[in-house]
Amino acid sequence: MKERQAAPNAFPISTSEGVFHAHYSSRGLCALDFPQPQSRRRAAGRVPEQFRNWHERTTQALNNVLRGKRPGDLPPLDLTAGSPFQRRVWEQLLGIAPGETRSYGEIAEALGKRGASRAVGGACGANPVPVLVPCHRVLAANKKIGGFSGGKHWKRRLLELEGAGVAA
DNA sequence: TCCAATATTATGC
DNA sequence: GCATAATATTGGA
Repeated sequence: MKERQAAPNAFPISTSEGVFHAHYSSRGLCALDFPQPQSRRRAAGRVPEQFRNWHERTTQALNNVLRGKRPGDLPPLDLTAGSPFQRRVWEQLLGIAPGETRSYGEIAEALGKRGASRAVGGACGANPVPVLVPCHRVLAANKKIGGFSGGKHWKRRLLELEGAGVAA
């Protein structure tokens, strides 16, 4: 994937951190975008009946996470776009509690791929649903930020909200 | 099929 | 601390 294009079905979610945008497919939530300063998306007037229930759950879960709490009820996630390896990684991420962090190497080892720390980083970067799939709770071995698709300041901000220890 | 790029990590200087 | 090699996965030539 090279660039993220604005999909026609991007629905806004207002939070204390800004306005996120959720994308839905017929199977569920397929992508979530961070607030964009010059967002030029044309927000649909209202959420179609088909996605309304999911959108409500997404909104609630997102706000919960931003308050440092468990997401609670999650909408179905459409992660069919990812490779098997990536989906395994994301599944591991879902098991990380708020305020806790793990290293890329630990994720790799949990999957039985000892030296795949780098590949895990790649999988995290390919994660279409940040925050809900807590890719931000994965740090480097020395507890440093590492990188983040939506900008590492977001990663730091999210960890700060959860009270996780991060190295300067 | 091969090559280069990664949100890493361990080792050596 | 900084430079370098090793490692797994992915996407493109």
